Amino acid sequence: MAVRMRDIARLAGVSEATVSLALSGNSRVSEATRRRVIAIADELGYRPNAAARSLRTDSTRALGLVVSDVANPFFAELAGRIERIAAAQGYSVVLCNSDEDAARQDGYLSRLLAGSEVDGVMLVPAGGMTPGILAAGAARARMVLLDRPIAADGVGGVSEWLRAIPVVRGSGAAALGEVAELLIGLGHRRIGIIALPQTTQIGRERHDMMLGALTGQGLAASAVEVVSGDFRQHSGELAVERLLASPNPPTAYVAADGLMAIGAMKALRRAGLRIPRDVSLVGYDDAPWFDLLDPPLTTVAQPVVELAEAAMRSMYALLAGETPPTTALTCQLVRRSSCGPPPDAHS
Amino acid sequence: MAVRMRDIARLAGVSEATVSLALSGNSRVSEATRRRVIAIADELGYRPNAAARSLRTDSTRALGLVVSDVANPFFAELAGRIERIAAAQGYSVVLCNSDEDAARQDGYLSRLLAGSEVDGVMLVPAGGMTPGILAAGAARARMVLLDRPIAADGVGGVSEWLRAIPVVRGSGAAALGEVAELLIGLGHRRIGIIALPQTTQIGRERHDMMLGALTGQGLAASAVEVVSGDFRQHSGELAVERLLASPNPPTAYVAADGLMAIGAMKALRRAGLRIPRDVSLVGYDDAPWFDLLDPPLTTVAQPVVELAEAAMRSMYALLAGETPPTTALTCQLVRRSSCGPPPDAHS
DNA sequence: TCGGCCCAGTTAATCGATTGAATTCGTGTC
DNA sequence: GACACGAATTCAATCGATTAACTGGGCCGA
Repeated sequence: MAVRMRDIARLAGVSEATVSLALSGNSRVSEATRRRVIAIADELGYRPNAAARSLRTDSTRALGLVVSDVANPFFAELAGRIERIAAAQGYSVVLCNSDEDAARQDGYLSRLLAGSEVDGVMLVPAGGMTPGILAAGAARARMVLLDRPIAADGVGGVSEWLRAIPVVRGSGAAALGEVAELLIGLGHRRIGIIALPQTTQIGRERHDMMLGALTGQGLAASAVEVVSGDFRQHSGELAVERLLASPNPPTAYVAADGLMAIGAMKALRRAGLRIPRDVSLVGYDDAPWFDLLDPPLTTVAQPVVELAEAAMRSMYALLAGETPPTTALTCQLVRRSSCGPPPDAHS
Repeated sequence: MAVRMRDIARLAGVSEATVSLALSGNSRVSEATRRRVIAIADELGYRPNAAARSLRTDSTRALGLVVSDVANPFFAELAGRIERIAAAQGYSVVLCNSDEDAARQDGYLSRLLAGSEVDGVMLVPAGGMTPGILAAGAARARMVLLDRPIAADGVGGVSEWLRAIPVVRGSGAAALGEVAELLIGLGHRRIGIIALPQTTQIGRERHDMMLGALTGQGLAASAVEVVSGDFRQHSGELAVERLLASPNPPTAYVAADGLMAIGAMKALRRAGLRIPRDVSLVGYDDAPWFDLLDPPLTTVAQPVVELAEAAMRSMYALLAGETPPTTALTCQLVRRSSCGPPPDAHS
């Protein structure tokens, strides 16, 4: 079917070994032979058989990317950036959607790593520690965690390598501080948080950060209401409905994720509330069209390009046998017009 | 490193061949042996080595997906859907971003197919016929075209297999007819089209459809101004700027692509025009957040889920040696509020 | 009792590229 | 003239799973 090394060897009048050596630039072949071999190879349009090469060299030049959902604009952009960087180095990217489901995630990990489909995996962990991650770690798989760290609690002897897994993520502390300052400065005293699942490390962390920022500005913790969603748009809608149902609903809402922010916006609008006149809203993540929303959404933007670069840098380091550090890149608060003073301030 | 068949064989006290047979459910092994082998296999967490299996069976259980950009919401959703369907059948998806660049696309095709990295490719062609597609066809690669057909002009003897390549796409004719009816019904008499590159078959086609729909409603062809973009948001902005610069700018705009519609919206707003009061805008493709835009965007929505399903159905048929037909799924006009009467109708 | 047959399993070749060890050949040296 | 040496190339084993062809043994019928 396809062109094999044997065909080139035959045409060039040399052995397969020589062809291989020539193509790989090994100095054991003469310059003349190399040139002849290469000429024939690309005249025939030779492409090495990926499976054979992988089998022999135990390296696939492919990387796995497990995200919770590529349709989430944040992960879509991240995936695109990562693919481009990987392609530039000759790596393929195998895309996987875990749908925030730990079992599916583990299935992918096992398929990709245990079956040696890829040389390494970049994982957006769905939830905390799972058997699959544990197994991958035990097998000393090359893995970098994206966007979310995972807690090491309860897992005994593994913590050493767990700590060695590089994490690449945005750090929202500063931006979240600005959010608190902004909202409290505008006069909001009851704030609703549409949080991530509190079963995840990132969920608890972002929640604590937010709460810390608000109380740090002098707000009582009791003035903050929290409802957790699950990263999906619909859960953002539900969360807002729950918050609105409280006897004294918040006047400002902060979503911990881009899609949930969209959902929150939908629910608020459906409830007849106008943003920012009646309520204020702050989102997370950013997209080119966020400023075309009604109203343009104030949001905590993650540095996606840098995140992708850092992730690939870590991956390369891992492949080179190094132990890359964890990376946290600071997020920026993008001020648009979805925040204003609370309605009581009008009256 | 990983568990190999040999390890299972040793523990089970049988040959590797028996293990392979047992695991594949071949009837040449006794029920008792099969059970023992399977038990040991999953106790050890055995995963077949993908490279070895591919090499031997000449099938990778992986599919290539070449899109122009996953960050485009339409392709992101398509990619996600496709991945999910593929995963359910045990197929991996290798993601590639061509960036609408024919050379990059051909590079991917060659890598994926000639190197037998994948069993088949689903391609959103960037432009028309290219050497890479030609080569893939000559090598009788399994390929399905997504979203866009390619013209067969100028390519001699290849047209037979070219015609046999299944294309899975949305058909916007009916919806575009409704768009024409809507805009002309509202009173618009000067319409701007933000078209796709006219070098692509899909670009010319969508353009002709749009123009045909408008003239079919009695509009003079001279009343329609066309500026081509390149699928990207920025080109949508430029196109609108160009159209606005004309002595008598259109009162309604139709974008042939989702991202360009976003760009158009930005440019219109930047020009101080309000939608739909001053100008009307119709987009292409849809996303969950299109109705949160300011104003909610009227658009021609492609049936993404069905597109993904049809694409995978075609791929499976191809893998089974069949010759699936081309599929065209009808798009729906989603009426929201970005269209209104032209401003002259006010005065 | 012997040949044929089937069942359960094994042997060994194979897929295509890589690479350490072996080989060939020409040249230089004593 | 024998030998060592290095450069260029070839040999052959290897990666792990699959499968056609073969083997051994139990059973049946003649």
